[in-house]
Amino acid sequence: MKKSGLYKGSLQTIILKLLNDNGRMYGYEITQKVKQLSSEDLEITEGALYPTLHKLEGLGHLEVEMERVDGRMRKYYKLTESGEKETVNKLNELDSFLQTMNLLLQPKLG
Amino acid sequence: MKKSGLYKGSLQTIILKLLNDNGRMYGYEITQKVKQLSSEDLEITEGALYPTLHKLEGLGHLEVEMERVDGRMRKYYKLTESGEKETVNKLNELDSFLQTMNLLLQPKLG
DNA sequence: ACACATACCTAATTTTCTTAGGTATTGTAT
DNA sequence: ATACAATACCTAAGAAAATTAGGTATGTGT
Repeated sequence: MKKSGLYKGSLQTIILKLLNDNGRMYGYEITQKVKQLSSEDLEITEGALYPTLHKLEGLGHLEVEMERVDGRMRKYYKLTESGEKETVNKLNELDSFLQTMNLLLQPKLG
Repeated sequence: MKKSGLYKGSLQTIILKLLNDNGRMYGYEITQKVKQLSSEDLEITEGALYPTLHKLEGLGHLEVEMERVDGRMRKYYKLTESGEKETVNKLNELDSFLQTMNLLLQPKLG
């Protein structure tokens, strides 16, 4: 994703949340959306994105629809029911992570 | 550390911040402090901790002092000058990570 | 003709963590 | 006395998740 190192482990959460918000997206679209939403700060690499999409699909969290648009193939992904549950789980985990990091880094912050 | 996966990449930041706040700590003390500060939520494993301490030392960010206390050896670590700079860097990276995650997960949050 | 954006993909390597051990001393309960 | 927990250090094998560095192919602009 990006050099900061702290984005590790957050890719699944980001993907699930984007699909939850936008209903249906294809891989390349996700990379662009992340770039745009983060003000060019975060660029997820395709080497990380595609294997993660395949993994989430393998886990039954995503459904695929192939579609030909302007002569190019797109693989649209959307959340399954278990994917929606997983999204909630991941967002809760993120929330709990943020709280814990706050506890740890609060003393003498700065 | 913990199953959520989001802690990946944050261990160095946590260690540096604790040393920054407490001046001098030894490995086992760090594990206990993290446990205590996080209300037993986060337990960093020794298999992750010690290699990370050795790495930070190798990078010149930490200094070591051996000390015998109650018949047991302790390796006290403290920040070097470059370690203090690195602490600032890591905390800035974390801050920027949090901001980016906010941008990404804000839309339709819930 | 050439470069760039779109759109998908994988394989090798690296980083970081977990799991599962190992050594040794001290404190506590039976 | 013996055993077990806590203290205190450590490493090695493997897994997970990313980076790096490629590959294929079509469409668009110059």
